[in-house]
Amino acid sequence: MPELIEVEYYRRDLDRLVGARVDAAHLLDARAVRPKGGPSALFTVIEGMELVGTSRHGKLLRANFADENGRAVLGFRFGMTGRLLIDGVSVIDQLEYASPRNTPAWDRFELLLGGHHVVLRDQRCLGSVELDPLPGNGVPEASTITADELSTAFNGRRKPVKSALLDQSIIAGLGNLLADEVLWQAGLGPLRPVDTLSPREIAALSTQIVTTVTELTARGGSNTGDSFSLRSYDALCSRCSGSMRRDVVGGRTAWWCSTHQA
DNA sequence: ATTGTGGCCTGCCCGC
DNA sequence: TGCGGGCAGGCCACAA
Repeated sequence: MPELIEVEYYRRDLDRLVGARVDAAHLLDARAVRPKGGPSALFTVIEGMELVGTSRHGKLLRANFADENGRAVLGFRFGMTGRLLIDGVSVIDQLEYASPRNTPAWDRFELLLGGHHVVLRDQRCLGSVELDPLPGNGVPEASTITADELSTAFNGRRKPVKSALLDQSIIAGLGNLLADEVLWQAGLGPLRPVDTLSPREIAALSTQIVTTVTELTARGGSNTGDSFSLRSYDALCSRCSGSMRRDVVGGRTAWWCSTHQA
């Protein structure tokens, strides 16, 4: 479940290679290119270019390349089972919901970069690489979102708050585990329509998003939240002893406390 | 316009 | 022992 936290770990790892030049870029699995069906030869344009920096917006990792003749951006999306390997090593050893097996057969894209080997390894091929992805300007980033930004993002919408938090066109970076953790911490039920949230609740929610992302980044991943162990009918809420409830919201499994989340 | 649904992809685990 | 069904969720195409 790479959510923005895991993607940020990948970005920091790749950032070590800033200054290196691309010897070759190979699409190893045609399904991994985005937009779907795009030509695999596209990636040869970065060959010879230098990695001049990295950045991240939500779950999108951007590798910025340049040479005398121009610039190009290589975008990585990791889906839920995607890893970034550098010289065979991933900064995340065990990915929640991914198979513990780990085989080169799942390598979808590779970059030979200044003598290093950078690979997108993705069991289920839900991730992708994209040349010059859209910047995504205007979508607030979860790790830094303010009350005003969240309020604007929710404006004119009525969908359940969990569904809104998962919607990458509304707020960038949260996945299923982070969204459940944020709502559990904030005491908000996932089914609450966003147009029923008071300004005060929205402000508290924005603060909670930043706090949760910051804290779990320090702890080590999206699966280190206080509510993670409560994703079961056997569990009782560790805050109020309420019973845990499971619903499908926004097409995803929501685990939440039937007592303190309202 | 927004919101909801189903499908894609693969491997694991359960019950029969 | 094998097999089918359910599940995991990020993202997209499509329907309402």
